[in-house]
Amino acid sequence: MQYTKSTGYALHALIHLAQKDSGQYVGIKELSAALVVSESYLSKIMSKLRQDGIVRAVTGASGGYELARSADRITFLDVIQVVEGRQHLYECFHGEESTPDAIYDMDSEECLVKKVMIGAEMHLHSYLEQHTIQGVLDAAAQRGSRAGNKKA
Amino acid sequence: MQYTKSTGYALHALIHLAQKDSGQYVGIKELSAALVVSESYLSKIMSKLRQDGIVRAVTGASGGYELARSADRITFLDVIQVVEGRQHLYECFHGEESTPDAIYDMDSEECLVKKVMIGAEMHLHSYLEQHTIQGVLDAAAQRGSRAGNKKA
DNA sequence: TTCATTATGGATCGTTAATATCCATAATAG
DNA sequence: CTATTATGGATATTAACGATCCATAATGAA
Repeated sequence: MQYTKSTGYALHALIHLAQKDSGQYVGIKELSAALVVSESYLSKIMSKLRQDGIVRAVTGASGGYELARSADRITFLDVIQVVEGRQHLYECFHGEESTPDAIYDMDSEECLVKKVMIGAEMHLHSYLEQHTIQGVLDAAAQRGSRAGNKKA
Repeated sequence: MQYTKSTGYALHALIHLAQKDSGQYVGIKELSAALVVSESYLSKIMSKLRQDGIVRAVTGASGGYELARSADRITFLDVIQVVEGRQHLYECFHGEESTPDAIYDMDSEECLVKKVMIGAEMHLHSYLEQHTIQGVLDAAAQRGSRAGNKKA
């Protein structure tokens, strides 16, 4: 039970983009160099982020990526759900979905173990929803301003 | 990012055991029949639970498993950590710890992303710690006594 | 237009984790 | 002694993850 590397790459790529001005496109070359990951692999992840409307992409010379909305409106949950998929923490009958969205209906005659797990999921999501890309930048700025111990 | 089937089996097996009296051993045959899973597979999971002191096992004729402590002191977190392992939700440097390159260390974002994830993990664990096997039994009893609105 | 640049999507491949089974062994009640 | 029952090792199968390559389309610039 661990988030994949892809989620880490996605978060860091977005943090990188968030440090640029709007309209300033960043190519996959710069991103992959910054994150120390291959262009081909990272481009798959960026493509997912684009399909989900988290970044915009422009092909062709001097093209690249930029955030599709401000960094304070991109939450950890947004990113995680795009990259990891929107599976539930626990499924009673692994492999098949019974109801589309009635999964959060606590009154249905569902497995009691699942009820506990749905609660866990909601707690987790609630936390991840409250943390944004901008939040990380703010924390970094705070850290940077503290007693000039910049370089490690 | 989903708990494995094994976790589901473990939780249901413990719920089954919790419904028996102390000193009443339950064999793998009964358990696997109740959960609709093979004996050989479930026995691996039970063995883990035993190694971690969650159940006791007695070999030989009329042997089997029983809870090693009361059901209200076996939390979801206990079970999950035994079956899933105690990995973190997120690792900065998945697997390896090298990459002294870390050029993108400009703001030490790596640790900041992890900091958010550690917070998420703590929230999740806090919730899972507060839910026990006994809690599920209690919920089941309540549901059973609500004679009437069984089906929505 | 032509060319270099850049993202996209399909196909593929190796590695690892999860799922699952079988068997030999050890322990124990009767 | 024998039937029963858990244990641990070995192994096979499947699915997910991590990663790469290539053909294609879109775009800015010469």
